[in-house]
Amino acid sequence: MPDTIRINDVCDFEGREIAIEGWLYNKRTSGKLHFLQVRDGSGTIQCVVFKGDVSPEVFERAADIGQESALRVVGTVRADARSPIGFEIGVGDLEVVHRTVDYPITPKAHGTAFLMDHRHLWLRSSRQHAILRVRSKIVKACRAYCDNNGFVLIDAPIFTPSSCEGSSTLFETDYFDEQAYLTQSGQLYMEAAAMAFGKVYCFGPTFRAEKSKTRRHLTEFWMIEPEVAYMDLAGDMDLAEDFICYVVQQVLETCRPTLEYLQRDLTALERVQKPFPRISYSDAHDLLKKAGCDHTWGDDFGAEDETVLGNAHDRPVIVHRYPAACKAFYMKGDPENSQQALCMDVLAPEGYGEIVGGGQREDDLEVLRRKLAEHGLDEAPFAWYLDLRRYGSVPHAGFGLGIERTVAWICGLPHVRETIPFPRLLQRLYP
RNA sequence: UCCGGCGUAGCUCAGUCGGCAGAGCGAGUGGCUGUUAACCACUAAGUCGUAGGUUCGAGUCCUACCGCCGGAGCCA
Repeated sequence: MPDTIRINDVCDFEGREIAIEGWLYNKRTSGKLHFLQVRDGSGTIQCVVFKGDVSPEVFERAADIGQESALRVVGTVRADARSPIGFEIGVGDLEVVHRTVDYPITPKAHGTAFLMDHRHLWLRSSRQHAILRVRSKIVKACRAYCDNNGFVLIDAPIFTPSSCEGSSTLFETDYFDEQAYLTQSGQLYMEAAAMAFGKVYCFGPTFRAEKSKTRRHLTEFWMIEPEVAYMDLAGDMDLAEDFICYVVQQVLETCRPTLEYLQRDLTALERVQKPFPRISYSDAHDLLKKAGCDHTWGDDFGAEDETVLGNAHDRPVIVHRYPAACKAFYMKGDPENSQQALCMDVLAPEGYGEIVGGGQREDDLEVLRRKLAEHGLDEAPFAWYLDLRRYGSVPHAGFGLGIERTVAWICGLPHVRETIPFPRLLQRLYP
């Protein structure tokens, strides 16, 4: 019985008899030949069944199988210049593990709605395969950056008793006799952890019940959120910049052929180098006015505004010191201008918009209590959070990076729905 | 929630001025020893989103509703 190998290792087995276990991606026949395109998750290879090489039963079996039939192929690896990967398999035997009939996703064009309804099968298509492999590498790089720089992974809870963002965007759930919500951010818990470990991060899903129907929004998305004690806004911007450069560099090192398959412009990614331009909110406002945008000082930036700001630079741009009024209660006020918060967003280039939001947190107990009141929030659920300002409060800062927007940007995709295996959208809970 | 677009074969779509329901792909059958989303021939496949209306006659015109897509608003 020959060894079973993975298709991406096939170059090490030239001239040898091997087996592969996979699925039929496509098939062409030509009289006494069947060309089976077989994928096994690691790659795709053409398996050639020649009538003269196999038993009549095997030849008939090969004729009878449909797309996505599960197969065990035994054959000999041979080099062939006509193959895109340089090798093909001359089939000696073929076992049909499962015979598939009428696979819905045929090799021709399909619409988005149909593909999303068949997301569980769409994952097998080469483009989706490529995107999710890049996602996997991006997540690995995010974790590696933190792990290599002294951060401790601290998992934040998913059930939370209170909001840290706007209460209108919370998913409510019944928690025995209490009301609970699905987390919008692990940040408040990371602040507690940063006071215990100094440098921490969490990585997990977050939930926002926003009725947003855009190419940038999911109701369930993944964030990585570092938080560091004794760090100020400047340090936070340095951290975000270093973090993003590392992630992009890792992806360029490990996913270059995959990105090329996705037809990503790699020169745009190669320009992602320190330092990123840093502009204040007020400067960004002036830039928008000069570009002819209708932006009012004090308002947050819209999607179009973010695109204009991003397109004005050839790499991610950091916008800092937004008006305090349009930011969350925990943002520390700028001592030099009480109207501004010590916060920052990183906007990705090429119209991908905000991928990072963060800043320095308010560390004074009385100021924080006042801000809670100003935001109309009840103090009781935040009692534990206020404790952090009673016992060894220090300046601290952090940020959250949205994984899906980062994947969309790095892969050059038009919509975040393809960046996550099973997207949750305003109108989609299945599959 | 608002604005715009689209719902016709399993999929992607065409369907003119209101007059017999169409193509490609996929599926099935047959052919071909080198195909690369193979090709050639033939076959089967339809509640034209739903309900109502106008008309001799509606896929086509009108009204309402449903669903989807895009955008806006919203949104660290």
